[in-house]
Amino acid sequence: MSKCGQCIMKRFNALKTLTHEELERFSEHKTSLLIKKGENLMTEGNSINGLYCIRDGKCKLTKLNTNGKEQIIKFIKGGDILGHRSILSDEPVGLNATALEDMHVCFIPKCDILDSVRDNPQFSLNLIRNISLQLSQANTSISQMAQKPVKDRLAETLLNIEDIFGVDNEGCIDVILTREEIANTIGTATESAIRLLSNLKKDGVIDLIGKKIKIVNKNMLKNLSEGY
Amino acid sequence: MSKCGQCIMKRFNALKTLTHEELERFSEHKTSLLIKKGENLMTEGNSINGLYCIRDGKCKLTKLNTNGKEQIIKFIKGGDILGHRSILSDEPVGLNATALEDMHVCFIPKCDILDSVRDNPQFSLNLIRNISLQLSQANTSISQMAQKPVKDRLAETLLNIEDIFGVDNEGCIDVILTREEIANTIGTATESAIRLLSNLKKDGVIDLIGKKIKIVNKNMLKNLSEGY
DNA sequence: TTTTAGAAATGATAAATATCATTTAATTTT
DNA sequence: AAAATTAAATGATATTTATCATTTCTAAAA
Repeated sequence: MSKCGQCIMKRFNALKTLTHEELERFSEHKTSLLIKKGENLMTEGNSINGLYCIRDGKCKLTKLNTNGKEQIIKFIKGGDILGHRSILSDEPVGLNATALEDMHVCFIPKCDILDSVRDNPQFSLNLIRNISLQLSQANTSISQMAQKPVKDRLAETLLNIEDIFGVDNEGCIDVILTREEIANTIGTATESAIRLLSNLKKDGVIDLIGKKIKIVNKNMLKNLSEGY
Repeated sequence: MSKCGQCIMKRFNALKTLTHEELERFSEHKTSLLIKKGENLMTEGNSINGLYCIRDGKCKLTKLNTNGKEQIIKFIKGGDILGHRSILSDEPVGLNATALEDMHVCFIPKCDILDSVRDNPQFSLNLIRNISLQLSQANTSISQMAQKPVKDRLAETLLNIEDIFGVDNEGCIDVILTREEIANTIGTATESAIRLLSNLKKDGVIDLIGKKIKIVNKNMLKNLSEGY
């Protein structure tokens, strides 16, 4: 099994402040997992006893609403970590993590993480920063969900997922989402999302190529996301 | 000036795990403030160099949307703390804190807080838990804003503010909010909020007594908040 | 390749919500 | 107390969004 010290993912997340020794310990205790598309890495309400470090693949973090609908809260990709909130606060996981494509993931046991939290204040602060950043993004989300019309939220979401996943060699946003998943991200009916996507295409703002979406006019999309 | 060690507020927040010595240090360095109704304790985007501990009074945490509308994210009362996210993550404050009534607040300098974070892992963990809890509440909020109709969100909000602020001796929710503030909490137009409140009164679910709201039938309100 | 199932797209319509205008009530100022 | 200001309430209407029905497209299974 490959070593954490050599894993390039450690450059992208809160693990980057770990010492050589800590990474060695992680290497010895970690397990590697393959999560197939559609499978759950974490499930809302369940306990978790370690931290997941995403090597590659993409997943969605969702919450099941009281009305039975799925709300997508956030997207996750290689280099991100999952589960730290739960093990630090010693509470069950709050969201489902469902693979959007096959994922390679490392699992590091809780005790090793907590050891490092105790011994390495910089690591601890990095984790706090990560959670703080999530909180401030969540507050922005609340505000936008509450006050922006669906069209603006769709524009915002398209910019957001291009920002997270980047574009492929044809310039398309490099993630495949169903129309339903897009609708569940912006909080609207699937048909409404479909209609608005069609309108954006008709207006030359985006292009729909197979299952992929290409942002053609980013400026216009930015304006739309702010209500113009 | 009164001492932190004797302040009953320390029982209600993350400060409860501080040692006698730490509380002494806080006492010596803290300053007390009176924030008048309508004044800002913190302002979105500003830096902050300490932690606020609310002794009494109430405030709203808000965010100014790109369209200029105010979104209320959270309500704060005596016993709560503010500013810890910002000083831990070393980032500007993300929200405005505006007093809903006169407040008495203690301000503890950043360096004292960071000293305790380093020396007292339990204190540090308590702060993380506090931020984690806020994150999980924020995620719930996103889901509800995105997927619940305005009526359900109003019901939810009424239950929520009664839960936070309790009731006065007449059984009314013990906070005074304008209709606009209620609308800015649930994310709707002021007129819509007014209409729905009137409907709830007509249906005998709530009572409107002056500026105060009394929940008459909590069960029905709970059902409404879940879409029944 | 044909069949079948699921996803996407579109139209028609209903329901929810926002906006604008006006009135009434409550508060503050003079 | 009267006047002026602000908040609350209500009606009329426009706009947005959801729902249901149907069709078209796509991709998987037989």
